[in-house]
Amino acid sequence: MVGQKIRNMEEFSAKCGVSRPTVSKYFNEPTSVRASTRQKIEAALEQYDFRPNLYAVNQNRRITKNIGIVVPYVADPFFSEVARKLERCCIEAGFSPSTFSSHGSPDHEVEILEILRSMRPAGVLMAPIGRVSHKNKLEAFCREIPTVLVDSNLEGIGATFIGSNNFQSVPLMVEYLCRTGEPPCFFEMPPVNPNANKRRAAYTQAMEELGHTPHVIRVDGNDWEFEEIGYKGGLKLLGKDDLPSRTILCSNDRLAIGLMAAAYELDIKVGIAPDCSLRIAGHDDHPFARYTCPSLTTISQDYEAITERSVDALVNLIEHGRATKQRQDTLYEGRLIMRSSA
Amino acid sequence: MVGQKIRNMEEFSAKCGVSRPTVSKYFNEPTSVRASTRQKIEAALEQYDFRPNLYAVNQNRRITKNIGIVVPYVADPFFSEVARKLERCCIEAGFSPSTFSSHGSPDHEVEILEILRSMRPAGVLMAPIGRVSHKNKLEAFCREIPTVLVDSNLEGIGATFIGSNNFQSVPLMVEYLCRTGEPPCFFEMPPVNPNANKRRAAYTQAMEELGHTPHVIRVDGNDWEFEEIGYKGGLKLLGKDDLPSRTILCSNDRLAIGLMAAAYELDIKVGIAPDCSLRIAGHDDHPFARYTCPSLTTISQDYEAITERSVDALVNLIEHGRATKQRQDTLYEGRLIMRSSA
DNA sequence: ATTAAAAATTAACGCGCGTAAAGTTATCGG
DNA sequence: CCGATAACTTTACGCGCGTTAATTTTTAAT
Repeated sequence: MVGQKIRNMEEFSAKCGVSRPTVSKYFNEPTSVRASTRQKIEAALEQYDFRPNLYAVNQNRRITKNIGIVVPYVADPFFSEVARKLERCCIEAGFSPSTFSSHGSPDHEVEILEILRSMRPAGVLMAPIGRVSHKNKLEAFCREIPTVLVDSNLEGIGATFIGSNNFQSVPLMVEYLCRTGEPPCFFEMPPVNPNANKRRAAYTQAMEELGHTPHVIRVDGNDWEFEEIGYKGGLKLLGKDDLPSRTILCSNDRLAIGLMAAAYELDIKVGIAPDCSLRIAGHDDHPFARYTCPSLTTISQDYEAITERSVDALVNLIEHGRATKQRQDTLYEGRLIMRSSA
Repeated sequence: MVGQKIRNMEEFSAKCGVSRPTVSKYFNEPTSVRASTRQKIEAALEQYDFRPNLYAVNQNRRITKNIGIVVPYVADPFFSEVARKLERCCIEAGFSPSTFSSHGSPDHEVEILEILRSMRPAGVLMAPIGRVSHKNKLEAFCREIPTVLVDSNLEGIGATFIGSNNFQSVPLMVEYLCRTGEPPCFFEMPPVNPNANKRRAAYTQAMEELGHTPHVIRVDGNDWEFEEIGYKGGLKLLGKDDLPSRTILCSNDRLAIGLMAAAYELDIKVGIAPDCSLRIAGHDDHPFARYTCPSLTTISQDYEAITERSVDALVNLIEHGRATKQRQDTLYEGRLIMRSSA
């Protein structure tokens, strides 16, 4: 970091004592040049902190080294964790991730796709908003750019899908709840994505298989303020006191967090302790689930595996062209996390 | 979206019946062309969804329309909200934001600066990690690129700073707590940024001015898992039962959330109701603070104002060069949010 | 030392667009 | 209707780097 400013690769290559095309080769793949010249270049890099102009580099490459990451709502810690892990995997694979949040708005989601298109990314990792996404636009985008769907599946869109197996995780929880107490009712909000639908279906199916009558309770609400939906719905629901069951399985943790706040306010003690009158369980193992009062029994998604597999799949797609098989989705199993709420 | 693919602005301008330089002008500033030609171009835009090549555009512009946004930890909903608001303001001001999270790592923070440098942004909005940030590198960066610091101040770095006035907000809370019950002790973790230090100092000062003896309790922990730090520290602290006060003011909400989980586990009832034996207050009005059990009394930062002012300041800096005055910082006042925990 | 292969150099073109200069057409007030 | 001006067209160059082809140098193997 001593020498004067370097304006471009031409100047830098002069300082190296190496020709510009060779320096260019180096930046594309450091191992593609002879060890002795690599040393020359890296020695110069120590002195002059030169970086190739991002825009000039990407203009001529037919395909960039960029990967777009889109999550539906980054203020949801679940997705910010997913985004973080995806970023890390992309960097390890030698790509440059750019992360975007749709902020729960389908219009914004489409705008992001427009921005992504102009970035000419090698591929995209996309956790779509879901039900209200503009599916035709997503589909058009996926036809143009290799895209792997994460977390939330949309039929026929994207090269493949990596997510959780709700038909394994939900029955796991249902069985646990039935084994340890009153069979649960299911607490949900209008489904924002296919996972929500699958969870309800999985609940109903699991209950019937165990010989119980399923009870689905749906509350209103239409944006990504899940806690508020759970809270307001919970106040109404618990106030009336005509619950079909004193065990409530929530469609997701954030809803459960809101519901627990409502129960607390109504002086209903939640948990598995003898003096409790209500059990509440969630799904997702939200980062804050262990700090609710009481701590939340839930299902942990293996998103370490999900994110790694997603990036793997995308890199494969990028480097080896279209997937050989047709849309081989991957579903990971959830783990039951037993805490004190159910 | 009917016609065939457009490869570049040349082809597109032909479809418009307008020359390429004029189309170029249009994309830089739509109002800079005559209404009749703007209509021609926009009519063509309806048919052929053309967007200028991002990389070619930015290669020749001495200054891009990009604004970099850096937050220390996007998994913290406080910062994801800040990032979201900053993004929106940038778009409204006609810039293209790119958001990055340092994920709590100073090394990663510096890497982001490297990436930003290669993006040649017009300016950067930076919420630094704080105490452990590599300050010399941040300073070098800020000398090169117009940068506004947000939320967390670092002396002498950046063109200006926009944040909250801890010396107003903390006394507000201290006075409230003293007025309504036992004077608070202060619960903190090793300070990650200057705000933490200022809050402690403000607490001490406010207590002394009210004629009370300040008590600062510090617990261990060194990353961004604040809830866990609060929880573990809380278990130890509340277990011993030698608290200097039954009112605890926490350095931030996330710490308070952890502490409340610990209290719950130890069967200590928190709140202002008659049967409660502990009051807990926080700072920041974390998005989940209203869903804790009990709901958390805290200080709400005016981050609507903070984010708007930050973008304003940066745009000013970009368009009118270096700030005329020297580093005129802006501090916004916090509001007391009274809920049921204290 | 000889030679074939590997790597580097030189020279040159093109990517898509910003931008400037010079010339042409459209617009508008009088 | 005319002149002044604003807006547009045409032409051309350059940004910084990827990339290719032809040539020269270096390396490693015989």
